[in-house]
Amino acid sequence: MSKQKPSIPSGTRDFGPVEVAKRNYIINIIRSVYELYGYQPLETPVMENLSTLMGKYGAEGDKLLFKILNSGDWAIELKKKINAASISQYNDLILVSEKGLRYDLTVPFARYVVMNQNEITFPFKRYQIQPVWRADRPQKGRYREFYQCDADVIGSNSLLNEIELIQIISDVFSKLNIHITIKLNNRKILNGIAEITGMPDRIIDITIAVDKYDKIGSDGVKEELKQKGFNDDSIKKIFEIILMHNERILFGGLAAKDSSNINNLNFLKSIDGYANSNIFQKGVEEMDYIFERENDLISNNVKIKFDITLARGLNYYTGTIFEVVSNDVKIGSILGGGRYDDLTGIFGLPNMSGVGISFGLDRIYDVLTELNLFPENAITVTTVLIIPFDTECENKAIEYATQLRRENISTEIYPDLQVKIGKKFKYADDKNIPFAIVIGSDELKNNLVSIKNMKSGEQKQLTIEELITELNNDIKSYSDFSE
RNA sequence: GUGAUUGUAGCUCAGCUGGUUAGAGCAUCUGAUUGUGGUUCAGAGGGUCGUGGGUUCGAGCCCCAUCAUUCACCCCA
Repeated sequence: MSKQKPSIPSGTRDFGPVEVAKRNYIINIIRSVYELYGYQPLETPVMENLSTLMGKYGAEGDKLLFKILNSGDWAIELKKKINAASISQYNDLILVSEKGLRYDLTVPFARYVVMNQNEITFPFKRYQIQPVWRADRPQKGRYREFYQCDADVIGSNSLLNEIELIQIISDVFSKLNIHITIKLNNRKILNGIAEITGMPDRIIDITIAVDKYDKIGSDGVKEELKQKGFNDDSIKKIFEIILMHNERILFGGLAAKDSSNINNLNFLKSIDGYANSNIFQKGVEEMDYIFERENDLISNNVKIKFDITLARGLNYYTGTIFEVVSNDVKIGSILGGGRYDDLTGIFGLPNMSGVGISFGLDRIYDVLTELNLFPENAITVTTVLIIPFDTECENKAIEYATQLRRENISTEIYPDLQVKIGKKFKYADDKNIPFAIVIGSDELKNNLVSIKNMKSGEQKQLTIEELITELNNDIKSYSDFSE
């Protein structure tokens, strides 16, 4: 038997003690802000019925679902079908798999709402911080298992929810010290554009192409639309609106006042056909509501920008759409979200409007790492390691450890007496434990402990009471220093 | 699904046009130091060179296949 080299599936990661501590630092900030705004926690199973997941994320999304093989001997049924020559990848998938790993947290949330509609008091504000899975090819900033940190409110049409979500975004990234831009758009505006250019049913193709504006530029977008079968005339119409508008955003900085979000919205109102499209007007009105309040929403590390080329892939969005990018690190979006008017309709609960956002934990982690923004005290470690010399000292060590822990000083005892003293200190060193306490026969006799500061190497003898006082002071200065 | 890239020690990587016994740094272990780590010094262990074929007197190096990795596209957090 050959030794096998252990590995994990590509796109997945182990998180060591330090990484978990750092991830918890981010999660705790997000969770505390969510709770501050009255959102309540929810958790759902990692797997859902495929019938719940399929068809919710577009054709591409279905391909990216991780599917779970059925138990039992599905091969027999499959063989029958194959012999009957009636097998179809889509209709007979259920023979092989009827469960899948969740692809996001929004669809399971919608499923939960429908199943529990009689118990839930609306509007229902929930947050959910759990991993999701996508069978994508991994690459930079893209994993096959990653965490989303969602907050959604469902059962309310009010744009106040959008306002609060923007405040949440602003609060979280302020606490994390990341400089960001919140990009906002509204699907109704995009729908309006499709409508007044005479292609209301091609909205998805238009949005996907337009969404790439930042990446491939106007020529790229034109090329893509052409490949999707749009004629030159329609493309010209789309660009009259999108490009003219967008260039005001991109290049309109000459007169700062002119390129403000409000002014860009006003520009849309002047477009030919605006008066004829209700949905267009509705979209612009909604954006107006938000941008009239933008000054109250954001702190100084946050920019907010109306971006008509923002579309976002998920088809269920119908109103406001959000995306956040880091101003300092190129890693794609670190938050996404939007409003969906009918997410629960497909599960039999119509007319339930909701709006939500999702922080991308893993990418935020990468941004904080790249910018070196994790505070040192985000990583909790043992404060004291007690090193006893023999069985008698060990008993004393247990007693002292109990006292220290009662003082909320994180303490551990090195467990193996026979191990050489040098290795024990090395253990403290490797674990970054700032203080080591030695208890030998001398210390025991005089009722003292020897304490060593691992950073300075300084060592002295104290009573346990003196030690506690000293440690309480030292820990304070130690953590002050690290901030 | 498409296009590239890279697979050599636990990790990061050298390894010349194909030539004898495949190297370094870091990490690990032992000792100098049996009540003192982080520094220093001396030493040790650790490899069927991703896998399977082929070419050759001879392959880590060349060819084919295969698997895995990373990056980009599609799409997306």
